[in-house]
Order: sequence, then structure tokens, then C-alpha cells
Amino acid sequence: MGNFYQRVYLAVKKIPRGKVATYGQIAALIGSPRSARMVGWALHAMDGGKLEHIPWQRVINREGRISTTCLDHPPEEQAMLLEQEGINITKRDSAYWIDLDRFLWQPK
DNA sequence: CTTATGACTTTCA
DNA sequence: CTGAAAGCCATAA
Repeated sequence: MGNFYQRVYLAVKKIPRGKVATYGQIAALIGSPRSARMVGWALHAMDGGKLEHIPWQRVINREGRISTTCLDHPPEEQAMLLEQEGINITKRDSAYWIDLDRFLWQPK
């Protein structure tokens, strides 16, 4: 496994409970602001086998929407996990939306 | 080595 | 406003 994945996981672990981050944010934290796609891919690759203790559900796209295309990850499950952390989820047109103004993680 | 792909983002028509 | 296209970069074949 590339070191890139480890950086992604490390950055994702830093997301505090009750907050969410975008793929772009994670990419920027690991030093590659243009590698948002790789962030998502890293999480996808991790899923199949062993889940580390990584809050992957807190990573969403820039619109504040759950953009999971992975059929193995029911968006409703991700939404449920987020709600358990106190994040308000709005369902609209078969997609789950998050209020970024309130729940977006803002690292110093 | 070259090509293809993707849990994204931004820009342009 | 909506939708299409290109840019990006690590991994796989």
C-alpha cells in the first residue's frame, strides 16, 4: 500500500466528531490539493477488507452531499452514522445533504 | 514504458 | 440555472 493511503487515513482520523470534511480538504491536508479523487479512492479501497477506525462517513463532496457511488455503502447507512454524531441530514432527491455552514470541519 | 479509471473540483457554454 | 468537459494524480493492468 502506498504511503498516500496512510496520509489520507491519518487526515480523516483528525476530523472531530460532529463535523464533516470535503475530499478537497483532506487532499489539501496531505499536500495534494488536486488529489481529491484519490482521497475518495483511498477510502473506497480501504472498505473492501479491513476497516481501520476511520470515520469515512465524515468525508463528503464539496456540495455537502453524500456522493457515494459504491453500492456496497448504502448512503442511508452513512447518513445514519452522521446523525448519530449530531449532524443534521437533509434528504433530497435520493441524496443526503449536509449543512456545511454548520458542520464543515474548519482546521486551524 | 503507456492506458484506463475513479467516494472530486472547477470552469465554460 | 443545468449540464458537459477538462484538469488532476495515485494505482492497476
